[in-house]
Amino acid sequence: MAGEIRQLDDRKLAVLRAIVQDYVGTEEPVGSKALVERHNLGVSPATVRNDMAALEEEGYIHQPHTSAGRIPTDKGYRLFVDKLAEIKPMSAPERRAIRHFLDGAVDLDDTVARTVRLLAQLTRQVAVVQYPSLSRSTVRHIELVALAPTKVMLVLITNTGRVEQRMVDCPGTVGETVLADLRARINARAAGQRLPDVPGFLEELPAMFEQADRPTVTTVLATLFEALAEQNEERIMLAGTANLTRFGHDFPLTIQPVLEALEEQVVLLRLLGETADAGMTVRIGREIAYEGLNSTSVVSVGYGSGDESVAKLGVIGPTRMDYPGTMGAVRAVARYVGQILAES
Amino acid sequence: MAGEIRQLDDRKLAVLRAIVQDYVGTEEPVGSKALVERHNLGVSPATVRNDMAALEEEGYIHQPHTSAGRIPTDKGYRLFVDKLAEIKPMSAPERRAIRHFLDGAVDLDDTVARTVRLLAQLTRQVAVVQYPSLSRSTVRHIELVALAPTKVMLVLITNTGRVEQRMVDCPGTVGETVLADLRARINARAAGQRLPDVPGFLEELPAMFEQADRPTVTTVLATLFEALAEQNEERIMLAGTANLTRFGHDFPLTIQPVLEALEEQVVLLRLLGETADAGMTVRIGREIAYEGLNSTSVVSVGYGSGDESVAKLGVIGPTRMDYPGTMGAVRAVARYVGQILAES
DNA sequence: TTCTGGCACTCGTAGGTTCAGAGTGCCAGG
DNA sequence: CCTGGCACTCTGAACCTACGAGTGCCAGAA
Repeated sequence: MAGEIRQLDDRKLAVLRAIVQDYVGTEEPVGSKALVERHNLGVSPATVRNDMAALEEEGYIHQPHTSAGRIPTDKGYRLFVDKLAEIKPMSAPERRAIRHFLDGAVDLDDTVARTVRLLAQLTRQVAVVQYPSLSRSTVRHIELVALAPTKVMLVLITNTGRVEQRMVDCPGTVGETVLADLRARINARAAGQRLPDVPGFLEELPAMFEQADRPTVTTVLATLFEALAEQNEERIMLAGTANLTRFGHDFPLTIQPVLEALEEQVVLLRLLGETADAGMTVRIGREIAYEGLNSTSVVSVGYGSGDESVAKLGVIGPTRMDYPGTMGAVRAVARYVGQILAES
Repeated sequence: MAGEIRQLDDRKLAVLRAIVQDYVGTEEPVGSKALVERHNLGVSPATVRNDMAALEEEGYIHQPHTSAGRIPTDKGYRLFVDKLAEIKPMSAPERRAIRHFLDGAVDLDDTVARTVRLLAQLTRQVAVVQYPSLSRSTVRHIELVALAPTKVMLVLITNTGRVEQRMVDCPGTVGETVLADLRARINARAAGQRLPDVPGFLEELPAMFEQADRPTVTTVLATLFEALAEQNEERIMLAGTANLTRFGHDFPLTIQPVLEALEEQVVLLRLLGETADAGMTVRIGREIAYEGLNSTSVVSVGYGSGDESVAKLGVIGPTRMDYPGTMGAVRAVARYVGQILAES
């Protein structure tokens, strides 16, 4: 890869950068003459044409037809993102607006809802936000409530404000004292622990109860472990699908597979799941495993209440998107959500 | 209105019906000749043409251009739905499939999710399902959990399986015995009551506690009342947006306002809210108050765990939709969801 | 009175043709 | 190594034409 890039001198890279910028702006293939006019490259169109030929040779740009302008390829965008572009920071007023908008949230649902709408609006693309995941969260409190003689409701509250609840059908009648005892012992051991670690701390619990109560205890614990492990319950919120209409000219074809993909939570979860734990992840066109999204790009990043990322959020747009601006918006929003979560 | 209809004899109505059916099938303006061929009306094209002229005069159909076929107007669809069409019952295998699909649900979220997906798939349109609303539900249980000396978590469980939770910041330290007492008294009075009626049963509660505990009691009750009254918390689930691509030929124009409308929960809630309490509601084109949905039709119906409707569900599609089939699917799905809710 | 066959007419669409302009590749000279 | 010039290519817009589906109307039949 270093070899390939060495073959491209600075001017060629500048040409590629200019092509990407222009194409993102105009959505039309960009020719040598227009390039020289808009960016002061200090060389003639003919020179630029030579550079373009080289860039095409290397697979960074591509011509829809002979004698039309050039369009960046996925590989071209990749190079642009990796080497030629800088994340564009949000302006102070924008940052203030983000902060202000997110501050109004009243609970976790609201926070996520606001985040996803904000992100869609800022980027004018489709925004996706994953709820703070259970596996990265810690236990704030576990509650057991007797609803009927043999029915117990189990409520799990995490440090991110998420609440999961399960019904437990017990094998026999459950005494209130046993329940209180169990509740106290569970919380004493589990509070503050990360969810996946909790079962380890509760192993010896059944042994601490009377023989008669053990079936109940193990049943409750089984349900709890199930809730702790439940990865399927990962939830996602979506906004900005209306922005899909700005996607391309050849309509139903481009947009339909994307809409279908967006309906599949599984796909979205996997998409976000592939985000690197630290730093921003940008996947471009064919780099995306899911076929329906092959003509889109995904910009995603983790966010969390502390330093650690507890969930991911991101944006899905056409490969021809304003990468620096989108990345700036995604990063800024992720930061502020993190702060909000840490405060609450 | 009766007067207008009287002017249309049976054959004219048959012609209108045929036009609607053909247009829904082909999506293309339908002419007199094709009509006579496909439906055996027993008259010649010329006669049909005369009838069509009359129907157009009355505003039931309309010509895109001179010398193209006819297209039903909103008014035409309205007459079709009201007088000319019958709800098409689902076939036995279809009913079995619905039943089977919905039976697999594990909780309320899952039930709603399955319902909306099923509806979208059956009708090949956009489906909308409202969560069982709080105001129509009854209290199953109310739980109070001390999380910290001055922090109490309040959990409200309804008969429809819905769980709402709130944090309460109390003015002073809350004793465990007081909390247990309060919990017991609240449940004794509220269990089984409809949510809006609950405050009435709890009025004299503060007076039953020691002077010192009253601020805590009133604070908790205030939060509870708030949760009970929360109409904003109406939630909605959506599916089948990919079906929008089958809407019309002139693409971004038709689809964009619809996508925008679908993102506005408020719009959707109002849309469903306007559904009649009993029976199916069909709104066609301009009959819909919201501008972005002016070229769509909405078929909606209430569903509930007993005889009573606790929420609404429906389908949004192009005015040119298969009304009998859509209405049949919507009705069937609503019935089965109702049964599922009643069982759980 | 109501339906029918015939006929002239309208008009949108599909297909073909032309033309201008944008863009290219290449080459010879600075 | 860059540049201006030049011949070439090809798309897209504009225009035209012919076709055919569909209509409205009218005179005659039932």
